[in-house]
Order: sequence, then C-alpha cells, then structure tokens
Amino acid sequence: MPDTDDRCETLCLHPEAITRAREALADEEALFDAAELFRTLGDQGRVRILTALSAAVLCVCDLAEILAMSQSAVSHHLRLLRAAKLVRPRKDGKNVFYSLDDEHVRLLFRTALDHVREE
Amino acid sequence: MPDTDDRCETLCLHPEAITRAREALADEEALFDAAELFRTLGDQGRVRILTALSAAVLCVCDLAEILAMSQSAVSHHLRLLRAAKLVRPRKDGKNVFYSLDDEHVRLLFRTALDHVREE
DNA sequence: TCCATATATGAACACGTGTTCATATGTCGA
DNA sequence: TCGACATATGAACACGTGTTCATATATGGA
Repeated sequence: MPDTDDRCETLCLHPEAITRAREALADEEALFDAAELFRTLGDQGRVRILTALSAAVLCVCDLAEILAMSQSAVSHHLRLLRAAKLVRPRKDGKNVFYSLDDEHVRLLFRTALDHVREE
Repeated sequence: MPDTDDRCETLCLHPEAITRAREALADEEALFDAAELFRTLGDQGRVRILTALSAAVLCVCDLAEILAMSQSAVSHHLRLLRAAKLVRPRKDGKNVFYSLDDEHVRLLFRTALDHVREE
C-alpha cells in the first residue's frame, strides 16, 4: 500500500509543473501497454531472437540452432513476441517461419543500441 | 542446459541466411546491454516516472506524491534509472531534482506508444 | 548543536518469469 | 494408416525483482 499520506511539507515546484506531469500521465492504459512492451523486449533470449530475425526470415528450428537454445524455450519466447505483435508467423508445411512484424522493432533496437553504446 | 545436439535434420534455409543471422548476433555485449535497458524500461512504475519527468523536472518527493508511490519505492526506481543513464540528478539543498538524461528515452517512448496504439 | 526534513539504501518477503521436461497437435512421407 | 519430425503448450521449479520496513546520510533551520 503506497503511503500517499506523507507528502512534501512544501511542494518543491510550481503547481504548473505538477499539472503538466499529471497530464502526461493521463493515458494510463497506453503507459501500461508500453511498459509491457518493454518488458517483452527486456530479455536477452528475445533480444537475440529479434536480432536474428532482423537479418533473415527463420524457422523455429533454425532459430534454436543458431541461438543454441532449446526448441521449447524458443517457442515460449515466440509466443510472447507474437502476443506483442513483434513477430509474424508464416506456416509452410511442417515448418513455421518467423519474421519481424513491423518497423517499430528496428527503430527501438537502433535507439537502444545507440544509447548503450554512447557512454 | 540447452540441447544443442538435436537440430533440424535439414536446415530450413539457405546457408547465407544463417550466416547473416549469426553476424547480426556478433556483438553479444551490446545485445545484452540493450536487453538490460529494455528490462529497466519494462516496469510500470519506472515508465510513469519517466513520463512525468518528460513533462517537468521534479524532485523525489513530488514524484512520490504525483505517482502515489512511497518515497522509498521511487528512490529504488530512480537508482536503476540513474544506472541506465536515463535520468540525471541535480542536488539543490535538501532536495534532488531529476530530469531525463538524453533524447533516446523520448524516442523510445514515442516509438513504443506508436506500436501499442496502432492495432 | 540539535531536530526535522529529504533522500538513499539494505534486508526480507511475495510475486512474476524463464527454463526444462513431458506431452499434445499437426504435417509429410512411406 | 503409421511413424518421424516440427512446433506449441502446460506444469513445475528455480531465480530475479519490486515492494515495504527500518535505518543511514545529509542538509537546513532554530
């Protein structure tokens, strides 16, 4: 339970700043979804899957082999990535080929890599 | 332990695709850091903190009040955000004011919100 | 100097999550 | 139709993580 009772005796900032911050937080659902998206991206295995898929369309079995992960682990990850609309499956006989779903992923990765490399 | 032994009998794709995927995965450290960055962003509390800070420079106490979180929880989150170079503290007397550290955060959020809204 | 306030941090605990194992589903070939 | 293979999925378990509580540090005011 958050202790909303104790607050600053004197708020540090102008009320307008507080108001602007509150307005930015208005769309709670979108913020929750964004956090969920980042959480989906916040795993090394899934980052590696998406990176591989950014270079080539691959089936589950190839992914497992390239990434040295079990087929089961790869499938579980792909399930989350599908739910987040980050990858798209295309069935072909016994195989299922995965590709990136849209360009947002690439931009997110480029930006993240820029950030972690620039220090 | 990943079972790298069992692989596709016949790999699904051209060897060049496999090679391209492997090359994309070469910089393991950067990929790990990117995953860590996304993990830091993958929490509703921290998303809300960053959103508030994108609208105004705020001290810890104001953040706690605006977000209806305990001061302790906010501080713990800010610690992670500092480590990820996402926010920057400025000390002023008893207060510490936080602001976004660079423009990468804004771009990441814009892109993430675009993604979750476009379905 | 002493106290109140603002922030940071460590410990403990509850909860979510990634992995493995086992198994189900579905498809091709014999 | 039957068996081998590719993929998906549920259960169980080990581990990481966010919260709270207690406390430490530091700064300003009386």
